[in-house]
Amino acid sequence: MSLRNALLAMLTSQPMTGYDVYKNFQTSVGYVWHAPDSQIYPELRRMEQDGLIRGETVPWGKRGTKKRYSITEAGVESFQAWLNAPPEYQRERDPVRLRAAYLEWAKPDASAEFFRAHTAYHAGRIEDWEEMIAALRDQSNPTLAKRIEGKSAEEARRITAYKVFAYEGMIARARAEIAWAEKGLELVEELERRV
Amino acid sequence: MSLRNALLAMLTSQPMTGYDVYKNFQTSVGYVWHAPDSQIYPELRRMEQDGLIRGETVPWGKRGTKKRYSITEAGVESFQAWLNAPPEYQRERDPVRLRAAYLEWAKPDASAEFFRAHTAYHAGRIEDWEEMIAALRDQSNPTLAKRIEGKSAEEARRITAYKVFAYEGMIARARAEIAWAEKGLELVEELERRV
DNA sequence: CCCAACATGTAAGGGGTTACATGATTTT
DNA sequence: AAAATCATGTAACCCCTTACATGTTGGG
Repeated sequence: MSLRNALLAMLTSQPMTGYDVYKNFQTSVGYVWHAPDSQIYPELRRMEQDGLIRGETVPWGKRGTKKRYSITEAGVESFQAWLNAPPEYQRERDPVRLRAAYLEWAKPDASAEFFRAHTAYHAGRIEDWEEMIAALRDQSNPTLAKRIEGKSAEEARRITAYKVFAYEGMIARARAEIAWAEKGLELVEELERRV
Repeated sequence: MSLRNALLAMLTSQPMTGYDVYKNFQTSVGYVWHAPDSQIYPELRRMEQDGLIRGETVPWGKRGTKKRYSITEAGVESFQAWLNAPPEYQRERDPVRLRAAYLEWAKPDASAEFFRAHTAYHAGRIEDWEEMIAALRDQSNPTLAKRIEGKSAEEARRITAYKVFAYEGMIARARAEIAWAEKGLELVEELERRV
């Protein structure tokens, strides 16, 4: 049900078309919850049926139309209910650790490459999130700008702080991954040393 | 395809029935890759069809039979191919960070409780993994014992080291989560303070 | 003899991926 | 006039969850 809540989260900022949601996903929520368009459009329709959002058909150019969705009161309640409920955790399913546990079967070079790739991957993600944090801090992120429009400075600070904090969590996790991968590289070098 | 590789990993230790695999999952690989029996039995059948494992029907008591699976050469190759290939990363999908990013919509008490639950959850997992590491180190883990049977001390050390290292990675991640959740609690207290 | 453990399934449904598909509008 | 962007889908497939279902064996 997190997709649904990610969509509700987007729509608490402002009314949007499915396409807007899809685009905005890539530059905001998408950094914590990815969704492809093939998932977004059908889900929005289901959410409308369930009364969480309301769609209005608005003209687009001369002949075209598009559907703009707004969150309903029921939608806000549902979103808040999710936020207020105790968190649920999925069973562990960690392909990286699964691999690491059986590296005695891998080629030494592949093991080393695996840890290097792991570091590179997470370093890349950290860059993305740091950019995101910068854009939140200076309010150049359009979704956030819309969100805090007309709010008090105090409110704006509070709203921004949680988003920044979420990305800081991603970064902290990524740093832990990199530290682990670096130790992994040392371990491979120690264990697979050809004498 | 990680389920398949988790099953292959189990079967590199020794031949097993589906039930053995299921049981062992809970005390070894299951800590990094969970799978229910309803997934294991059908997957083993598919793997046999694909020639990765071979099943032999063995008697069980007076009338019963059971099927014991052994990994084939093709199975070992497939497992190693997976280990030697560059890692693939899934798109981000992080319900915890998604929630954290929108805590301005939650009740302050629920936000605090959320971070406390997060800490408690990960503290519990750390305990499990630490027990697991202890069992690996003193070789009281039966799957590992079987795995290193007849191997040189050097080989045994290498095999054990990777498994310990994998669990250390889980623990490192969990510690990062706890540190983050503790900061989250402070943030909630700061932002939601009633004056 | 009963119960725990051993043994093995089916079936419906949810969520996600990948690929395929189409058309209108705005920008260059 | 072409290209990029806006707009919205469908369909097959894979993986996983949850619930239901059944029978055997070994130990107390």
